[in-house]
Amino acid sequence: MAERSHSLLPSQASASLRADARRNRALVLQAARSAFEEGGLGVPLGEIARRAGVGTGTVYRHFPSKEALFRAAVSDRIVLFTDTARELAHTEDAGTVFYRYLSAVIRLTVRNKALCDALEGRFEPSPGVEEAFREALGVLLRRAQQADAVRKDVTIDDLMALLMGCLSMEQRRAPGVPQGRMTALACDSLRPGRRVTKLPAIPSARRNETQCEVCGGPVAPARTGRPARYCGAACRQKAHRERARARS
Amino acid sequence: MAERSHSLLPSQASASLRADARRNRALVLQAARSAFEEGGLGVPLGEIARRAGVGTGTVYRHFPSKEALFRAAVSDRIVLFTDTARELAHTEDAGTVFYRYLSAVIRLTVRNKALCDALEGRFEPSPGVEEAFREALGVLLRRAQQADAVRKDVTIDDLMALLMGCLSMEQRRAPGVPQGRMTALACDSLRPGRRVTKLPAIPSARRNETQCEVCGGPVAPARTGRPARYCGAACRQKAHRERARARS
DNA sequence: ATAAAATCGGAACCAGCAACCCGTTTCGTT
DNA sequence: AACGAAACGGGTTGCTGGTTCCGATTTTAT
Repeated sequence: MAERSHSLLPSQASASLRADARRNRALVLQAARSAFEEGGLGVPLGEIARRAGVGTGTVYRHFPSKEALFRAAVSDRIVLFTDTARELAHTEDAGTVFYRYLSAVIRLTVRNKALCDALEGRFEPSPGVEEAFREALGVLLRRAQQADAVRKDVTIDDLMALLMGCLSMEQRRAPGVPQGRMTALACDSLRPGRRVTKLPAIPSARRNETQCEVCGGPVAPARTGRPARYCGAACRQKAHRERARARS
Repeated sequence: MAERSHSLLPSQASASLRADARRNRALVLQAARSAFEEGGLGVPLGEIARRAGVGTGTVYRHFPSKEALFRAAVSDRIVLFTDTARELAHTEDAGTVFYRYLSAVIRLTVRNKALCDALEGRFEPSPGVEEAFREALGVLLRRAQQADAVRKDVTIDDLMALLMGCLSMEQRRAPGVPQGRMTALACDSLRPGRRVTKLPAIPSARRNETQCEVCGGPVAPARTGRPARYCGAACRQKAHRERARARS
């Protein structure tokens, strides 16, 4: 059987591809992006091929499955979100940055059914892409909490759930209601201040457990007097690198 | 062609049905309820027939389509919600009642995929059923606002969207997070108090427009000195009836 | 008991769609 | 220009799931 590369890295792939193949690959990816944006994971593959002006066989030459195509079409957006969050982690005014970032992510995602399907977990995204986003968002959250702009009892899990809730709300808001109204409403629940309801606590194993400052995951109980701050060596090193970068 | 009744009214249907037909109808409906509850609108019809111990043809004898079956299986739950809301509209302590009702609806709906599909509008419910629910919920909302338990700038549209957002959030909450945590978080955004963000206003045609006290719909500008309170004669009469019922 | 009518069951039908295959076309090289 | 390899396209296959059809069966009325 002929060797198929199926590489997701465009630069690498385009180097060794025949001219027409390179062109068609770009056409397919472009068509997939716009089609998935409008119709989500549900658009038939034939529709994408039609839009790209190629046969379905050509699509399968470049991407081993519909899911792989979807991943390729959508993951760069999430990576962009992640990169933006990482940059914003070194700015002043953590509170403002946090809320602005959250609103922007929601605004950009709502009108993109593909992103909705991805963030709402309706398919398995490229390994690591979603985790990286979650991690970067967690950093923004923790900084905003330290700046007293977000209530302290909210976890990154809560925030991810709230994000999906906002997507759901904005998607189904009544006609005439402005974009962002539901997000603003939900964001109010994140702000610190007089609380009437106490958040139902996270029970048992997860109670009293500190969260890793980088990834938000569970931190093993400290063996020394000083409490541990990271879930492992990888996150500790990452935090050190980020601090070094912030200083420069 | 033989006359098929396809009636959705059980009492009426059961009167004229043959004994085995009546029994099978109940079996199908029961199986549909539990199957849809677990798998939402997505469960295949054959699965329901299998659970009921009948053939697919029998299902189609009683319900003209899968959607009709879904409606029949799910609408009584929504009607129950509506009835409960109507009863609660005559109790003291509108604030507490409002939040408790909201939480209960969400709690009961989250574990019922069929209800989720219905409330999130993934299919066309029986005409009027959803409107009635919305209407009844609107009454509770307005009473809670008058009792200063809910911020005044929230509309029934906002609330319906928030409800769906809560469903989405509770469904996708991280493992270990207790049921209701996300709802509590979202409810905090409804409470009055110091606000940092101003809700994006609903523009143009709908601004400055009062809401009907019964259905929450738009009220025509008052022609007399006294402002109009209802969107039409139907809602005015309904309000009168409800007041009379409350007095008795 | 018997026959007509209603009902039952599930095989058959149909549509949509992902994935595959192979005869044909195009490209890059010699 | 000619040749071989790579790429193309769309017809084909397999599967899932909603809907229909009809011979077999059960119920009810006489």
